[in-house]
Amino acid sequence: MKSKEFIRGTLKTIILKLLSEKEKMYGYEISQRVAELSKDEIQLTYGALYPILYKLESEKLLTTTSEIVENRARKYYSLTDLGRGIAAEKVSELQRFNEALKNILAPGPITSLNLGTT
Amino acid sequence: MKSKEFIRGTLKTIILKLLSEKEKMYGYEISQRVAELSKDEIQLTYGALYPILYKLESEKLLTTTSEIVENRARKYYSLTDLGRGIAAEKVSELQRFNEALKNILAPGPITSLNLGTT
DNA sequence: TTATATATATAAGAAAATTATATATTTTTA
DNA sequence: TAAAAATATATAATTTTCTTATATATATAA
Repeated sequence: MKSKEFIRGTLKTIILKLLSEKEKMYGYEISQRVAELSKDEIQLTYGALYPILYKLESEKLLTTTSEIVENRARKYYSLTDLGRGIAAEKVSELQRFNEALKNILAPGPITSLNLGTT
Repeated sequence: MKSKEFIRGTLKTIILKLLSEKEKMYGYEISQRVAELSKDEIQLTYGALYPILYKLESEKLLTTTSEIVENRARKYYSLTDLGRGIAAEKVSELQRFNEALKNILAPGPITSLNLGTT
């Protein structure tokens, strides 16, 4: 059973992170890359992906260039300088969050050892 | 800067996890425990917490008992057998998700090494 | 020729969380 | 002793975010 619920809140950061690793990517490519890196554990829907891309563009974090590749329209997204900064920020925040969450999920019933010091 | 956005989608599982470690907990206690375990990285709001608790109760994952402690009302929540099962399930799903997310966030530009095997 | 993969777009609706507000007691601080 | 902070729960209004569904169009594989 693959829960989709957990992706909530992380989508934007995931997209920014992937874009920070390539000069440009298009929507479909981003979704494939997420599936690849997560071994299909995380799959983002197009209904979520494209609206986020537009929003990031409207916020000046991304710019777009359109190309026709093999007779099909492709819209490439690139990070702006601003976007690059925000991306780095968001990624490190999400990493911290992830660590914290791991600490909550990992420990069994006995968590505070308190051996000696108080 | 502490982003709250990442908690979206994980709240329910966090609550179930904490309850799986104690016979009973009350809302305020849960919020304090999350802050403690996450070193204040994750702080859940009461506007989110209580409605989720009611929902989990209505779904028969939790039962409640009310007590008066030091003249103040306290409502304790406990996992039902059903709740215990769901908790274990959700926690392991979130751990898997978390690992996958880590893989997305961690790698730099060069991710597929392909040394030898294809 | 039918299905699948590639590629984008967007509307309607649901779900989930934030923010704000209300209430009440106890404990700490000024 | 008065005020502030901590403890404790409750809930309504709003906003954000995502899912689901739908539409369009081409290329490739079965």
